[in-house]
Amino acid sequence: MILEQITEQLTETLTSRVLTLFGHAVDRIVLQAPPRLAMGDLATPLCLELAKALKRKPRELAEAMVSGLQLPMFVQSVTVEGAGYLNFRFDRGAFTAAHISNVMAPGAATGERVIVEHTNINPNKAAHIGHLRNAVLGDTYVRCMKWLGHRVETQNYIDDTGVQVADVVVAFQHLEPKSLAEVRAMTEDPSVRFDYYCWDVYSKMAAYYAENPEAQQWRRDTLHAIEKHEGDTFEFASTIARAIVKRHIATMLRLGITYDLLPKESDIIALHFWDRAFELLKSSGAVIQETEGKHKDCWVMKLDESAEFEGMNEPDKILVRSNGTVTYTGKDIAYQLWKFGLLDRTFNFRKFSTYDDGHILWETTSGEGDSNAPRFGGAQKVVNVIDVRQSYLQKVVKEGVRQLGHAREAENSIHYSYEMVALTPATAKALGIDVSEEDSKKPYIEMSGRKGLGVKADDLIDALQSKAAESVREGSKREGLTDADVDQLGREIAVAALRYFMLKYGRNKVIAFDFNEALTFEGDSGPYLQYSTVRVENIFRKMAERGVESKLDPASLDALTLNEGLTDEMWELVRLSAELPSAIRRATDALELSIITHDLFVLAQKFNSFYHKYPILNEKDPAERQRRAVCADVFRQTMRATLGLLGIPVPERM
RNA sequence: GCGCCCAUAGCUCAGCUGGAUAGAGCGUCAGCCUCCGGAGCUGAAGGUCGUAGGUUCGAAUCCUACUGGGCGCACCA
Repeated sequence: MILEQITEQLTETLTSRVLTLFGHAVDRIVLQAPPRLAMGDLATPLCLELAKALKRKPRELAEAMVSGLQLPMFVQSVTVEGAGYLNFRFDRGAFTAAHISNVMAPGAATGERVIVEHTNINPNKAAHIGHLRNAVLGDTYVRCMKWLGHRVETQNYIDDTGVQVADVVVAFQHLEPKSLAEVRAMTEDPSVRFDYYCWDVYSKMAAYYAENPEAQQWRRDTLHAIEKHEGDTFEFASTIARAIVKRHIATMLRLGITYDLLPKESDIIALHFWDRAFELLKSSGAVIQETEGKHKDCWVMKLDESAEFEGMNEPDKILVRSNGTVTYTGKDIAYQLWKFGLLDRTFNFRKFSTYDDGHILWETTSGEGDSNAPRFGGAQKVVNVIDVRQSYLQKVVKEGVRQLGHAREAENSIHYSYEMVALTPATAKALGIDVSEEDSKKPYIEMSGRKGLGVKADDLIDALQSKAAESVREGSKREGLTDADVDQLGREIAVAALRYFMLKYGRNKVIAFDFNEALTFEGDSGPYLQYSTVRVENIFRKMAERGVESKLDPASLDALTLNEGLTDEMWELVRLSAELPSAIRRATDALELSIITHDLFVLAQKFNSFYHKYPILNEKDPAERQRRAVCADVFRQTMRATLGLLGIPVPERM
């Protein structure tokens, strides 16, 4: 916050000075921390850029800029260094005193309504680690956006009438027949892990289709029956979908991931969202019916003239099949329009469940709604967290919104794309999966629900949890810990390890999943951040226990005292802490949350180094102890707040 | 074939809109617990930033071509 203010003021000052001195207008000024602390706290290569335009030597320009330059508050000095950089140094004490009461202060409310859609797992099988990447990215993004002051609504779309659910229905009706009552009993039996059970059922069904292609008629009939509510097929599908969605919600809750609303595809159909969207698309000419060629009788969106789709063999996208049924993309356009409040109708809502903290999870319904439901939808910005492989579909959705004349909403339709989580051949073999000779040469193997190939989310969390609990038991400081405490710690550490693992890679990197890497609690990991935080909390706890004066009340902070003795190591903790808010802004703008984990890791490293070098509890000089304690406190506050944004809990001890 | 993405230390990755001497983690080697908790700290070794051109005062970063790998290009989602 304070750093952002300084940067803003310096930008203004420098811009106007360049204008008055040289009559030159600059449109942006790069101000960043120089590579080494000795070079100062902020620097700009401004004069190097100016040199060319003004045909003068950079250092000469720099000298002219510097003399008599009015410096903002907290900036103590400016020097010319290197080839002509302007380097600014802060008043460390004053900055620290101002920062400590302002660490990670949340942004003011912006009033902007943002819908974030994430998770979106087909409700026909257990969640796997690829789904975890999606949910962790989405949830962390939501937490950051809320911190920045936006009003965020989290939606988890349920495709309860799609092919994948239909295939499980087909399996229960044909492959290993079970009555609706039997299936329902299974979903209510706590000893059955229904999502795991369906994982196998689904892959068996897929294998059966491969062997018996004629069986695909079952799928078509089932899809039709679901859509038309014929017999008990719709009941079958919704029973299965509902039971599995509950499992997914429970799995994600283990990681602290929650939702506000579950929009269901069946309701989009029942409430005729598509029919309305279709009318709009037809009347605007965005879709037309082909009368010849291979798309004869289909309604398609013509995209061959759009620059976005240039060069594609077959850019046109079919929204309505020749048999009159709607594709997923068609429904998705209708859903997207609703999210922006551009469809002249809405869902009804009812409670799905209530989280322990009282937060209500709502679902859509085409039946009677709850009049107490909040108003969902109608956002200014919509962010869809979806795998990069669906980029084309997301572009079509965006284009559909644009062709209906909603240019601004199209621009604010953001596809938060990320690469898949794949398995290394070694991991796949370790899971007992048959790996073909060809596949074992690849760097990684794509997971496939169809083939039943993947690591289930709950299995990974279980493995992390038991490994973490084991480490706690082996730890030296576990006296007085009950079994319940150990379990609790194991859970918290597992969450940290997993969420950090999913966030630390850039979103365009394929994660080739490796158990050893995911299970690491050392070095660049979530537990390292937790451990560092537990350490700093311990210091303050012990100070309180032993009655050591820590003098942290703002009134007693003396900027000069601080300034005199703040070493580079101490100052670096403060400055890195002050840089985090802008890092979070950059991270959300670029949809690159790894920036946050990286910066936080660097900060924790600095702290651990500081920790070993500067004891606090045993420091006899009160002024020196206070300086150290202030820096430790800055770190403590930063970690508490930022780990919260990452969804990583801070344990009592480890 | 067309489009998107990836290529940086032995391995896994950072490197923010082009800026100062390219950095971490893991692994390897050498050290550090009578001292706030060793899931930690200190140090060492380890690099032609895939290749070749180009733009620029300045390129891992931007442009072009190429090489290797991945993913898309359904009347599936």
